[in-house]
Amino acid sequence: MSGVRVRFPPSPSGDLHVGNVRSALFNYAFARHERGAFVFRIEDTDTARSTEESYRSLLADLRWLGLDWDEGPQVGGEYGPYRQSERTGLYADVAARLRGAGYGYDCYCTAEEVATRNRAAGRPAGYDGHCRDLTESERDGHLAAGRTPVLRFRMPGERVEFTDLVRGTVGFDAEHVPDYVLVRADGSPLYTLTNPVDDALMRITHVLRGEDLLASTPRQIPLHRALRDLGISDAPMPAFGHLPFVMGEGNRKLSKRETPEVSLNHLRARGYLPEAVLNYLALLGWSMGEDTEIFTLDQMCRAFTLDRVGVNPARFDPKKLLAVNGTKIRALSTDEFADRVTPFLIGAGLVADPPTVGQAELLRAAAPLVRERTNLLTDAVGMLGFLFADGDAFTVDEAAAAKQLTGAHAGTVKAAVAALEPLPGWTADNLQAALREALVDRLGLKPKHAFGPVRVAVTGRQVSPPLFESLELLGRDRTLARLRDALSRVGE
RNA sequence: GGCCCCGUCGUCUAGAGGCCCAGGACGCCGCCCUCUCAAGGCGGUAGCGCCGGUUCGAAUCCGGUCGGGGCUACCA
Repeated sequence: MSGVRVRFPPSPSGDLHVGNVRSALFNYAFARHERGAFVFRIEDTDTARSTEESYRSLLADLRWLGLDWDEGPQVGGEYGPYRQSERTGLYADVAARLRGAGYGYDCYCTAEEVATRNRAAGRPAGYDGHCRDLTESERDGHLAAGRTPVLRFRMPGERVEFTDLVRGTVGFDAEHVPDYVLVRADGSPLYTLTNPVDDALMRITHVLRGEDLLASTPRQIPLHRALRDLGISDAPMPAFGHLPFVMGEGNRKLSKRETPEVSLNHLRARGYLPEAVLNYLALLGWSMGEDTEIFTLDQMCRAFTLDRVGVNPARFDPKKLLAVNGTKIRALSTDEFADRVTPFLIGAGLVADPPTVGQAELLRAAAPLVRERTNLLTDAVGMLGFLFADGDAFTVDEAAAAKQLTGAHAGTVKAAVAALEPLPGWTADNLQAALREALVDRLGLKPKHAFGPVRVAVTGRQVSPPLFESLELLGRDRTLARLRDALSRVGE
């Protein structure tokens, strides 16, 4: 293992969206490429927003994606605990030392007071340093008034420059980075404190995160220095790299309302493959070069370097994700495909949990036929339903019947029954020959019109796997039974 | 408003001064295949935001401009 250490530090509020996943993926790929460590940390200092439920789904999501972490919840590590809510004592200690050394100071101002002063002075927003050097009597006055202070970081008053791993040199002048709050008035630590402290304590070497945090970097660098100065950390300053945004449609923020596909839960439920989600997301802000767009996680890790990370924001495109998903599904082996579809069939109540031996065999036999026409695993459920739904569970779609099973189709269905009843070998080839002969040659129907009614009668839908193979899989008895049922429907 | 980041087909991108009258992918359109739907094959549509400069030569370098985004919380 090299010395590279990166982290993915989500806060457990709401479910993971594609933007988070993309950040996790890049960190993961970088760690693997560098043979470093991928640290998973939970930033749940905002108790009002953090929930246990979303903490658990965070773990499940990362597991589902296959982004295994080297350190973090459930696996431990030498820098734990990895849940910030379990590190509060540590933050209190760091805060006290920062205050003691003058790197932090108590601030009694309310947001309104600061805003009022800035407005009066014609200054832009941001803290004005009012409490930086309070006299003892001023402090006593605030205390007497019942105010409790926040802990504010004392910025060093000099320009901060750093070399961003993806953007190059970025600099901020001191007057644009005001002193900021580290600890709330109630004593609880803020992200502004816990994030840099943990990066230092966990010896993170590369901070790869969203572009929205670019502006907070000049605040974190002096804090890192203070931590080192006080001997709280002896870790080198991490390198920072800011990944381009993943935007929603119309260049607006990602919105689950507008585009449900941005939610990982939704993607999983709809039948997207984790490897497809990852592959697609890799394309947002990174490219393998040449013209390769489809690759495995492993291939990505081998090829992943920061110099190929782009700088401009990317729009999330559900259509392309779907196309990648289809490509990945078609690349699955028959058995893998069957395995992936099974949970959806169980969920739909079409097969037992676990499937019976017969169901499993039928599924495997049908898999190659269905896999070819599936872009979403949930599509497959619709196409496979007729094979597993027996008796009353099998229904004919009314809209399909209205088009293909009316009185006008009586002759077609009747001829089909007559042709299939005496058929000796129930194979796709024989079935095709018999139906063509009876419907196309004898009745003079166009193939399209000849087979449509049969398809609807037997599969219940207008869209199905290839007809003759479907009939073979369904078997003689069930096929004929359904055709006879259709007979009564068309009025025979 | 201030500060910061960004600007190649509708979208994601390749492109690191001549290999580019810009390549790939998704989408879209057409054709082929065809029992439905897909898949597949073939073809097509469409882009270097704009203006200056540097250079023999710029998508590539520089400046400006316009446009988009982020930050400006006792959220993360």
